[in-house]
Amino acid sequence: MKKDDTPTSGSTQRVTSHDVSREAGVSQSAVSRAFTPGAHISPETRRRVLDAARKLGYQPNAIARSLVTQRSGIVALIVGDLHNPFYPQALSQFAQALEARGKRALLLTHDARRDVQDTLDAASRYQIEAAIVFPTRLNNTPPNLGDVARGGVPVLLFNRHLPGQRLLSVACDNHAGGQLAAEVLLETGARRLAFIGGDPETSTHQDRLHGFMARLQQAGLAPVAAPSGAFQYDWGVQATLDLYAEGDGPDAIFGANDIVAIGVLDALRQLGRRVPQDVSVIGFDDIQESARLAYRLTTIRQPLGAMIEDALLALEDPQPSDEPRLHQGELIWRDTVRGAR
Amino acid sequence: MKKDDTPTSGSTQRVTSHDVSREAGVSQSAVSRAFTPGAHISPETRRRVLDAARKLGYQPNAIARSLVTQRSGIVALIVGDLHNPFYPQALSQFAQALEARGKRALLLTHDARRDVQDTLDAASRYQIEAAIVFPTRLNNTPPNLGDVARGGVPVLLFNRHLPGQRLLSVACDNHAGGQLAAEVLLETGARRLAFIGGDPETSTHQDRLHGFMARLQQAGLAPVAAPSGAFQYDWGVQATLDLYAEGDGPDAIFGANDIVAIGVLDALRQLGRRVPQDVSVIGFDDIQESARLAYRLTTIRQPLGAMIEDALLALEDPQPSDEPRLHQGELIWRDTVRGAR
DNA sequence: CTGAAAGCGCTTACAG
DNA sequence: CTGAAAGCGCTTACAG
Repeated sequence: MKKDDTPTSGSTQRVTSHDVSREAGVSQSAVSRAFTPGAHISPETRRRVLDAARKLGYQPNAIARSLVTQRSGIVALIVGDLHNPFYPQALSQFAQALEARGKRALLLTHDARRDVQDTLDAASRYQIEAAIVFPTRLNNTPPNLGDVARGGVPVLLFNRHLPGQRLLSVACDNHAGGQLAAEVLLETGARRLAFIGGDPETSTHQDRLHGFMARLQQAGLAPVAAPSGAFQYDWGVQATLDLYAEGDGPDAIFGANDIVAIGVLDALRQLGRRVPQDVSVIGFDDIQESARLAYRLTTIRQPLGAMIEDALLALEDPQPSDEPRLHQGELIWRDTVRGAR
Repeated sequence: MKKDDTPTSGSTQRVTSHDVSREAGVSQSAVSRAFTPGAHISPETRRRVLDAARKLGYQPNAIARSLVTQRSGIVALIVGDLHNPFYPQALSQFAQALEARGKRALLLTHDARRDVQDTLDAASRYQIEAAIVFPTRLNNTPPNLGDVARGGVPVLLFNRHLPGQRLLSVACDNHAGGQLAAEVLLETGARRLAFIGGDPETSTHQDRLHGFMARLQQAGLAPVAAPSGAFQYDWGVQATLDLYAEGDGPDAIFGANDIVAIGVLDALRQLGRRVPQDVSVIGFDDIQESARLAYRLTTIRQPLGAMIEDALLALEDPQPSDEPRLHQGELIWRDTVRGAR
């Protein structure tokens, strides 16, 4: 019965402001004004427009509006792979925070084989107002990233910074966090401390490591080991197994992030080492998994909400700087460090 | 030195096709053609345009293009909260698959207190070509959801269906999955089986439960318990604790999804019940966490990649139907069901 | 193959 | 407060 050339078949004409103006008996300008907050329009006209709009199911065309206002209201969120659950969480919170400001999030993926610049170019075609890049496994941030900022679109690196580039970046104070981890471990009696790193090319890895080492040095100590690999579970497991393959092994381990630390915990369990009696473990991030009864990981929480608010604030009046905007992590005591208060 | 009214200060004029045409000494139409695959343009002209474009850093304005072609290339991805790690994974894979097709993903969040319709309206302003809704904790999908489909924009529910509504939906065959779970448990000797559900309002919960019950009935059995709650870890823990508070408790548990099943596992560990010797546990989804050494959860994997491809295929020629497009889950044997092959 | 021109659906001075 | 008109940056018939 229903043939494909009936008007019902999806080809419904979009309703425009002209249709509404005709219905309401006003000019097209008037319907535009009715949908523009703060525009000069009488309550009566406004009501008539809104009624007509509702009747016709009219929604203003944001694309057309963007073209004339030169403001798309779109912010690009550029993500790598989402294996670290810390990022999806940040992602959805960003999207929400953006919506609260009347903006929209365009989600773009970036795979490590390609240049971020390509992704940014693709995004810039949509006249994005800003780009936020999540650096999951993103090592090869190209040296010309700053060009985009010069092109008028501010770029913000979330949770990573690129030394020597004038870019916006918001991050946790990873150096201080590394020190804090060392502090906690030292204070609870550890003497043979190890750091199990993530991707050594990243600032997160480096800063946490350096902070950790600095604090150890104050105590006249050096880490018994500090292997690096990737911010991944399997790596945490493997590195731990290797660490205890010979000799006593460390009596405390700082995992570069929670995913790694959880790998550490699972490896220790497999090895029959008790946590925290035989070895203390501390992580970084405070992802959901860390609170599971099977882990109860003591960790340093990144203040995600504050970091996101600050990122959006920074984007409003972009002042690229060599220095990232830093936020202090918060120690979350759970059960993997001995002598917890 | 650098004062704020210098031309460098962010106010860089966007470069348009007119600028490029001037630079290349051709018409504006020509530059448009140079960027339109398949357009009639001589290689020579094309090269000159592309050179000029590169020199000026030109990127075609996708917003303007959308306005005239009536195709935005934008697909809305509507997500609830992202607590279940199954969804972020789906999200990033969708974004990638969309990009492979030259489309872009607009990320919108939806909180349970508001009407999905509002979110869809907001999205429709961006002239989206389709909307994919992820039903995390989305119970109150309104009865008028189909209206959007009538408005010309196809809406697809991912991993959930709404009985009685003519909508697109792609889901795992949860009924068959529930049967499979029962089958596995029965075959490995379980006799006192329990189902720990998720949100009882959802089709995922209901279908898995019904499939499970149907298979038990074939064996002349009924579940010893089938409480429902939420697709959350804490609920899995609590429900399990309650289940063993008195009497023998079940010798096998089917968790409505992996997050719940992981809660079950942690609760059993706390209770001192051995898995799988004392009780078998099986989940649904196969999220990353399930493969951790601490869990090694036997589960039914949703064929995410195939489901995503199928969703995108369905959207190309939308044929709303009462029936969801179903995909079979795959049993992943790990260590939480006794007598694993 | 190429260019001039109309038009996509809005916003926003400009007059009234 | 209101309407007519120009214009945002493109694509795409239409002639040549």
